[in-house]
Amino acid sequence: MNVTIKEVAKKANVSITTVSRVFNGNDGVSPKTRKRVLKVIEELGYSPSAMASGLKTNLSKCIGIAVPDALGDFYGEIIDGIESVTAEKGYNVIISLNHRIIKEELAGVNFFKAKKVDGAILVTTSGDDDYIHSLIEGGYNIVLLDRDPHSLNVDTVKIDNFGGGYMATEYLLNLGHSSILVIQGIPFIDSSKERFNGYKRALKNKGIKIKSQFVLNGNFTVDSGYLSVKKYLDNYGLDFSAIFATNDQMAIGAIKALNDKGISIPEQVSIVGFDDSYISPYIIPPLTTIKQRREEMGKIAAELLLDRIISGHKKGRTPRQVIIPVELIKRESAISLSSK
Amino acid sequence: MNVTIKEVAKKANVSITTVSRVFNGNDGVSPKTRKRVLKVIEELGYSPSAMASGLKTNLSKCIGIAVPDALGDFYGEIIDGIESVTAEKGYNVIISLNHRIIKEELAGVNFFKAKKVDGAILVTTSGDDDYIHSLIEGGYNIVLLDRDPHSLNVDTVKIDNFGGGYMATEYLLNLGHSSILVIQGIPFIDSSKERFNGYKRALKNKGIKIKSQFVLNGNFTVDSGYLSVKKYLDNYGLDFSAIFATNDQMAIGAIKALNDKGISIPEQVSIVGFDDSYISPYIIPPLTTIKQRREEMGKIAAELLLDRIISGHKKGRTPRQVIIPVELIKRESAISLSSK
DNA sequence: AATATTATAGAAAACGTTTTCTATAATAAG
DNA sequence: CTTATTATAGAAAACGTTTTCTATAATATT
Repeated sequence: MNVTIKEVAKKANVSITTVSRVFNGNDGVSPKTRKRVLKVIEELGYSPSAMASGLKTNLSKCIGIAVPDALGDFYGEIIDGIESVTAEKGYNVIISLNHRIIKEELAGVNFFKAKKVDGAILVTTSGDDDYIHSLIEGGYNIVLLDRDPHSLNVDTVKIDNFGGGYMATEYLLNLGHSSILVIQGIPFIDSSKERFNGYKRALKNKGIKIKSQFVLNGNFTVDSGYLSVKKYLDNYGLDFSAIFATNDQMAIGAIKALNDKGISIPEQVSIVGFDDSYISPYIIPPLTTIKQRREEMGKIAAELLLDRIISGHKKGRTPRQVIIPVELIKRESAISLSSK
Repeated sequence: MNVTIKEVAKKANVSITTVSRVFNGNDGVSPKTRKRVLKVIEELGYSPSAMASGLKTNLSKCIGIAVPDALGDFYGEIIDGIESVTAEKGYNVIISLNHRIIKEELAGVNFFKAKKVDGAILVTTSGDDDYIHSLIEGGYNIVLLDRDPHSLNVDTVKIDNFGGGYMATEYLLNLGHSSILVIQGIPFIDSSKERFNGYKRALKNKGIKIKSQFVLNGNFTVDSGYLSVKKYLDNYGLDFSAIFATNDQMAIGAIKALNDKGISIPEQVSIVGFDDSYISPYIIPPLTTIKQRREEMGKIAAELLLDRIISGHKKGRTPRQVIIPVELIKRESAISLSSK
């Protein structure tokens, strides 16, 4: 069904070698022949079988991306970023859900050993260090996204979670707030931990002691933000004037919980989120938050990975770690305490 | 670097034929030998090169999915659904952004002609009929998602957009509303058109004439919902009591616009959306909306596609069209007109 | 006991490329 | 004018599988 290199060769009256050379832009063929072959390629709509060439070159021209089970808008943007750079270099991206590639050995096999991908971008939690370590040892090209490399000898791109947490908290502090609730995400995810650390540091720098009851446990879902604040309110009442939610979704949940109790935002409670999700300008009140550039993250990760793939993975090359800066987006959900 | 079938054969003292037979569960090998080979496969961690076997079988064990440029949470769920069924059958999914596969011929070539995918799920607008037609003619396995097949001879899975639009409007009507604004999505996208048609039909069935100024033009973004309602309010003031937004994002934008003018929801204006996005229970007030099961959509699409691939695409087989029912989720953003 | 059948296994071809190695023709150098 | 060099091109091997075809051993049938 598909046209092969042989048919092109035949029609152009050359050997398949020549066709291959023409298609790949290699030299050893005269301008005249090249032109003729090019014409036939065009006419027949030839394009080489990725499998056949991959078999020879040992390159699939695909990279993998493994993302956590629940795809949110969060990952969509990352994938967007990745795809934009890979497409340019003729690479495709195969997507796999984390639990398949990490948890079940089977899929990891499918991914790497079957040579379906030349490398992969992993968005995993820090619990998967052993698996990743073995992948690196195996010579597979890996870049980690949105998590700490720990002691792993691997390229990483992440955003400045600590800085963002610090920035958010400092902003509330400068607004005059000192009783600031924090809603943590999933505690064993690095980004969550680091945002929380930013919070702690900011308080510490102002000489404010961290009240342990002020740290609520969420899991990055809207619902967890809602539930944790509701519970806090039930237990302690309104003994705080601000909330730092470690993502926007939980911030939205928190707003709902406050609203349910008739507490007005930002008049009675200021709130700042993290992520700058597409919805945050439109919630009521518009959410002050830390903006992270997810598409950029994807782009950079893809660039690091392709660089490693194309340059031939010199194992042991010193790992690169890029941290993407974040930005405070001031909207209306946080105001000065004195203006209450 | 990777272990090949040869090494397995050598270590197990059999021919590569036998190894192949064992791995693929074909007969022609005694239980004893099978066991021994299996053991070696395990020890060496062998898994066949997808490229080599694909070259022979002419199957890549990958399917493609082409989605519109901006990935939202919407597509994440679809991909989730697709992946859950493909993974089970040993297929991977390659993702491509629409403009690459459709608009630039180059990427389409990469996708299909290079034999990187055995079939694809296309989430496209209805403007791409010609391209899709040529793909079908070329014998490629295709299923269309979330759009009308028109005259195309192709499998399709979509949700009941018309029914949903009807349901939403009827609900508002039964609540006593008769002046109902509608916010359209991108007009040349089938799902938008159909939801709007549902609206029209519901009004017509009640004998209510459609006021042309009541139909606002959005483009499915939050911002377009916000802007169109804001503009309407500026021009005509509050001469309606309800809004049907053809997706949740525009509903959220609409709520913001109303809120900005001090109009309270649902007391002064009832509103119903479409999608049941994860955020809708948490916006204020919680959004009444039409729920569509996107993951289900992805699952079914994948099943249709794999069925076609595995059964060997008998070209010309009658196309199947599955329509997934929707459901009205009653929350707090729409109330009876009399309870005003 | 001879023959037909079946179970088990391997040899070799094939899939569509890339690449190395060789051969010829054209040009440059002496 | 011969010889060295370079440009151009093809033949053939190789990549790692699957599959067809053939061969032998084991068992069943007469």
